[in-house]
Amino acid sequence: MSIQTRRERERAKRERLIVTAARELAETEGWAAVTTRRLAAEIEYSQPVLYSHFKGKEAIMAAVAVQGCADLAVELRQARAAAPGVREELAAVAGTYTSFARRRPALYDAMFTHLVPLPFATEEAPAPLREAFGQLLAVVEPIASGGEDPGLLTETFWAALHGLATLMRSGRLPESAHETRLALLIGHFTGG
Amino acid sequence: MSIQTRRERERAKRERLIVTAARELAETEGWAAVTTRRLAAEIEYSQPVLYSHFKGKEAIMAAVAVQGCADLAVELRQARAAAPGVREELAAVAGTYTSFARRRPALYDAMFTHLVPLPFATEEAPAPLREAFGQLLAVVEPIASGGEDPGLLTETFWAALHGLATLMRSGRLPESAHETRLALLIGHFTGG
DNA sequence: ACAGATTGGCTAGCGACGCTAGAATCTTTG
DNA sequence: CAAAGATTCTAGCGTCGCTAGCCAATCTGT
Repeated sequence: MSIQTRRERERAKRERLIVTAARELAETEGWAAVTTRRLAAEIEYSQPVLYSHFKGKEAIMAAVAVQGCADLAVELRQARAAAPGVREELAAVAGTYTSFARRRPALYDAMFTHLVPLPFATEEAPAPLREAFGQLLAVVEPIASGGEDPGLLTETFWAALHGLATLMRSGRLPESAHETRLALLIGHFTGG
Repeated sequence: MSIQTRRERERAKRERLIVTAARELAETEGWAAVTTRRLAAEIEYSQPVLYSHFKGKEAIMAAVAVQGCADLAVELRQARAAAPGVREELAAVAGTYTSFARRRPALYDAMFTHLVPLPFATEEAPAPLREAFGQLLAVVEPIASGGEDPGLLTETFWAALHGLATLMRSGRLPESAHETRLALLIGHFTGG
C-alpha cells in the first residue's frame, strides 16, 4: 500500500514538473519552442514519458491553461479587493485582465486562443476556469440593469476584453490607444 | 515586350490560382490540411513553385486573408445598405460580421486570428483591410457621442465582435445565447 | 536469497511537415 | 542549329508529434 502511494506521489510530482516546464518554456520562448523533444530534455526524461502522463501535446497545453486560469483568478481577485467602488472594480478588473494578456502572452494563448481539449461553458469546466469567470461575474453583476442576464452580460464584457487583448497583441490594434479604448468600453457598459 | 507581358500575365494567373486553391482547401478542410505538398498537388505544380511566388506558407495565408477582407467588406456594405436606420445598421453589420466568422471560420482565422505578416493599423495596410474597417466605422461613427473618438470607438466595437466570434467558435462561449449577447453589446453601445 | 513476472523508461524509427539546393527541361537568342 | 538563359522538377535536409518494441530495474512467491 505504502509503496503504491509513494509511486503515485512521485508520478504526480513528475506530472507537475512537466506542466511547469512547459509553462516556463512557453512563457520565455513561446509555444513554438515547446516541442516534445525540448520539453523532455528540460525535465531530464526521454520523450515517451510525456505520453504516459498526457495524451499528447494538446493535453499538456490544456494543463498549462488550467494553471493559467488559476493565476488569472488570483490577479483579478486582488484587483477587485483593492478597488473602492463598483465602477472602480470593473475598471481595475478590466485593466488587470488585459495587462495579464500582455504580460503573459503564451499563457493567455493557451487559455483562450489555442484550441485545447477543455470543457468551458459547462459545469464540467475545471474549477480554475469557473473561478476566473466568477471574478469577472462579480464585477459585472452589479452594473447589470434590470432585465439583463448578469451571466450573459459578463460573457459579453469578457468577449470585449478578449478581443481588445488579442487584436492588440497581434498588432491589429495599435497599443498606444489601449487605455482610451478600455475607458470607452467601461463607459458604455456602466451606462456612461 | 509582348512576350514579357504575356509571361507576367501567366505568372499572375498562377498566383491567383495558388491563393484560390489555398482558400478553398482551408475553407473545406481547415488550415491544418493546407500543407505545401497538398497545395502544390491541388494546383498541379511541384512544391517549389509556391516559393517562387510567396516567401513561405505564412505569406500565402496573408494573401488569403486580404481576399477574405474584401469579401467581408462586400457583405458588410450590403448589410448596411439594407438597414433602414442608424441603430439597425449597427445591428445588421454586427450580425453579418459574426455570421461571417461562423460561416467561413478558416478565412476568418487567417484574417484575424493567425499571425500573418500584414500591416494592420497603419496607412500601409492593404486596401481591402481598410475597406472592411471603413464599413464598421461608417456604422459606429453616427452613434459616437460628443468627445468620443469615432475611430477608437470603432476599434473597441470591432474588438467586442471579434471576441464574441472567436470565443464562441472555440467552444468557450455557448452558441445558444449568441443573439442575446449581441443585443446586449449593441444596447450598451447605442446608449440603451 | 533467488527465479519468474511485471512495471516502466529508453532507443530507434515512422510518416509528414516547411523549405531549399542542384539537376533537368524548355524557351529564347545569336 | 547550338549556346545562353530562364524556369520547373527531383531529391533531400532537419524537425515535428507520436509509437513500437527492447531492456532494466523492481516486486512477488517460494
